Amino acid sequence: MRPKAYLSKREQEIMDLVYEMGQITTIEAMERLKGSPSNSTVRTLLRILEEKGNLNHQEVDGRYVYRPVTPRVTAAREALTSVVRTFFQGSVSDVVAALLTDSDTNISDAEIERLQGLIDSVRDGER
Amino acid sequence: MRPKAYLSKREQEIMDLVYEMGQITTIEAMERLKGSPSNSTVRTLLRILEEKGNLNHQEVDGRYVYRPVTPRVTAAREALTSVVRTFFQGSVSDVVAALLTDSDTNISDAEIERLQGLIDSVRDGER
DNA sequence: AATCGTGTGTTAATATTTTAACGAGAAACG
DNA sequence: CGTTTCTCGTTAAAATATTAACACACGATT
Repeated sequence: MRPKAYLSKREQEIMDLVYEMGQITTIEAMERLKGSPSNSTVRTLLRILEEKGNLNHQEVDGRYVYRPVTPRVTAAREALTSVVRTFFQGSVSDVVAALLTDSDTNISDAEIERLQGLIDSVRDGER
Repeated sequence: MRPKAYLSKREQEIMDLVYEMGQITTIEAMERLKGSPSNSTVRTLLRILEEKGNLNHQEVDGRYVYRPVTPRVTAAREALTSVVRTFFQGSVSDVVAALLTDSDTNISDAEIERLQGLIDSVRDGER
């Protein structure tokens, strides 16, 4: 079964956690979800997400460890594309501008060099 | 009342449309929402979003035109920050790499120059 | 002025989501 | 060994989201 695209709020919240952490256990999810839901509640949600095809689990030391079915890279591309379309009318440079302008983001020298390299390779590739 | 952060699926769907289009009428929303909901249904949703503080409306030619309460720029920054954290572990250069690598994205010469300018100004600004 | 078309407000049924109580099995502990 | 303590599976109540029927207002039309 392929993963469902539209998820409920709680489901979305959990998937975000899973992608952020790479994998998740019931207890980890429980601790991070808002409103401190019960252990039982969280397990139900994880199982539902597995039924919907978004997660699968593996038993490790008697506990279930859940992982996303859709690889992070794929999900990342989809999420990013969606944000670019919805909020930036598809303009890549607007997005980069927002990223670099945001006062919260701290960019190291190494990162700047990497960005420069990326731009150079696009330049080279295009002509 | 300040806008709610976590919205239901339908509400999220509508907010995305609103940000994509800048503003929206009942009929426009109706036409674009999946599953062709009734006019009545869409109006109810818009009203709920207004009650929750996410939208407000203005009457134009006898029709309600809904606009987001949170300005697009603000919502954009929030959405972007969220994606960067969730899927890219906060790495700005990873995000830019994803943007530039994606085969779908077509980047003009002007865009490249703009990106170059952005990088230069970060360089200058930081030392 | 009666009627029609197009908009809204109100209200309520239905569907889905969210929550968690309860029970069962396995390992850890005394 | 019984008991405590984890885990998970099952089930169902409660809350919320989703949908749309119905009624009313207003301007245009005949």
